Amino acid sequence: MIKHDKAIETLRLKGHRLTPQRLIVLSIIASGSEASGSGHMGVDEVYQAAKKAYPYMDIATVYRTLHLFKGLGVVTEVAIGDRLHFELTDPDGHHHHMVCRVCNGAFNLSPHYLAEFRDTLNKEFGFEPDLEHFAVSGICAKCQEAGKAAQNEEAIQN
Amino acid sequence: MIKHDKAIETLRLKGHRLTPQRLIVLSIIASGSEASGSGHMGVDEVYQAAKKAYPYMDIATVYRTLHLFKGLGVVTEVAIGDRLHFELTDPDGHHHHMVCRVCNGAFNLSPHYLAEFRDTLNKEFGFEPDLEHFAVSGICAKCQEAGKAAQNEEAIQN
DNA sequence: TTAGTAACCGCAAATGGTTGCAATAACTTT
DNA sequence: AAAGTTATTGCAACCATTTGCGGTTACTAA
Repeated sequence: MIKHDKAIETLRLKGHRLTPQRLIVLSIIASGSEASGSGHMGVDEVYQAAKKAYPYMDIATVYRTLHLFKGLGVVTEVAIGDRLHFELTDPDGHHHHMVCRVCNGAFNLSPHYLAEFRDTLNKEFGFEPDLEHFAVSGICAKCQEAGKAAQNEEAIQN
Repeated sequence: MIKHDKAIETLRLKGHRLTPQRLIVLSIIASGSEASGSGHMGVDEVYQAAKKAYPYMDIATVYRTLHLFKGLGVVTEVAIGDRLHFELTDPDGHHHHMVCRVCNGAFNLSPHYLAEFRDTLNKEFGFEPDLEHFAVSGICAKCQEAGKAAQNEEAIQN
């Protein structure tokens, strides 16, 4: 609940209003970040939970609230596949994400790996990044194994 | 026109059909990559040009064609702001992009800068990357200067 | 504690992008 | 050159997300 309170204070300090909708969304992502192992929640996940607490909750309000929180640094946006996910911002240093384009799984990555980037990703996690535009999507170790048989002549690039 | 022909051959070799729609889209992004300085075209830009050449052209076909080309490595997808842009794949080595989140301008970046990443970005291009999730969005030199006065108390993060 | 003001909300419509489906047309085989 | 096969198209419906707007509500100041 420490993060939770700090987030509320951040809202106040910045002159934003403390509406029930915002408090609901905040507590949902806070609890969601604890509950699920992954730490991040899909927008609709948040929306459904919010509607239980307050039936008039609108999906547009959820989006606006999440974007506000993101701008305040309270929440971090993660793109899983083509959907947006959100989680409480990691207070002790940001971590980055590797997203597998096959299983859409997301893996955390400490910032100090940035330098040795590609090599370390490969050795340490079995993750093969395709560095186009520096977006860290790729294929995770599990999916690389799973798709080895069919990949002899079916390679996508040439 | 060299790239253009190679792309057509790639289509044939992979067993894809050579439809007029595909040829139109291909020639449009090929010419677009030459014409505009930036090198990449927005989807609607491609669509509008394609409709002139073939009025029945559908936006869905444009998307499907561009994604096919992308899968074949003929075309490279670039996310400019929140819109998708496409360009002919650079044959002599890929280059990456820095996208300014203020002016949405896109800047090319050679792959060998990846190692010294942050430092070099700063010194060489005046580009300040915010490395969340390894997406290379940030603020370009021009927009950094433009927004200096208003930024004393308006800082986004706390 | 009440009144005033602007931020905020719910709604509905719009946007960029994707997908299912029946009709069409590019390639193959003859 | 004609017929068959199946990828591809155009259309329309759909999806996730954003936005305009008029009414509502949290905060401010009296």
